[in-house]
Amino acid sequence: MLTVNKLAKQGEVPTHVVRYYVRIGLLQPVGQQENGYRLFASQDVARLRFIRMAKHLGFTLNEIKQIICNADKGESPCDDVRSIIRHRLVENSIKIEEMIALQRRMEGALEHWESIPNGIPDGDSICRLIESFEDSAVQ
Amino acid sequence: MLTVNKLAKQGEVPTHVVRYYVRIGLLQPVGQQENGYRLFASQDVARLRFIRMAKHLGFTLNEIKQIICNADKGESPCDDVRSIIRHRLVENSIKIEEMIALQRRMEGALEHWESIPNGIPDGDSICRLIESFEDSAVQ
DNA sequence: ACTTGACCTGTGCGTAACGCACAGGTTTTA
DNA sequence: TAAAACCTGTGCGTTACGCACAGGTCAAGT
Repeated sequence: MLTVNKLAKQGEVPTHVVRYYVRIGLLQPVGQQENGYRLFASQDVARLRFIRMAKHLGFTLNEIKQIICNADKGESPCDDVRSIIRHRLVENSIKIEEMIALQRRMEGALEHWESIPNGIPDGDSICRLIESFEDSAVQ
Repeated sequence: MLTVNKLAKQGEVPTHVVRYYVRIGLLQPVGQQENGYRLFASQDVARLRFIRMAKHLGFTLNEIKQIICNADKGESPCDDVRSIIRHRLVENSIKIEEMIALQRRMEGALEHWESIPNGIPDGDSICRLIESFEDSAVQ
């Protein structure tokens, strides 16, 4: 029987993460002390480690919850696991491309801005630096 | 004078984005119709376009709010603008590296999993595919 | 025995930038 | 005049926590 603090230490996560996982039903205490403190089974340490591993591989907490639920019902989650990662791989590469494009825009902006002096805003303009990208950069 | 719908169309954003910007104080209606519908000044179209531009360059809505506030007070936001982007550039490149590392982990996992058959969960194990990364992949 | 201080507890709210559902109001069409 | 299409503001949900709060617990010191 472990308290939140002990479970968190053995699972190598901060305590508020354990509490959050309880809140979303990813961990379930097996009982309570008289003072209301939650108590966990020692196999929840393995569960917590499993969660960390899956997160590290790109699974969301919701997906991890589904995987654990299926496992608890005796169903093999392996096919789902494979297909989730295949999807995530595609999503992720799109996001990476977007972020690289953003990176290029920011670099271009900084370079471009070296030739522009600071301006004082007037009624027409908010910030000339940003507005100077009107034509070139949007969409 | 523009309603939410008209402003959204002219600014080329969905209506719920306009409403959200009102909610966080990034846009302020100049008044209301008798029925409670918000009314905006026509220069809010330019403001909305400015917001889109700044977002496209990597500014958060909070930063944009600060920039606009300073501009309204007549202060030049240019120095802040430059330094925000310099920071964002560093943050972003770190995130990109992390996502590339995740990408590699996912690719490695899929490849590795081709040699592993589906397993049925038992008491000891939740999903052998994920658990097979225990030693190699965490941290 | 008592008090101080450090540590721990659960709960509730905040984050970023929307997306969506709801119940109702308005405008257009038939 | 009625029905259908469209629009309105508000409130809640999203992800994965971080932080603040008011109070409970435990070891050390006196």
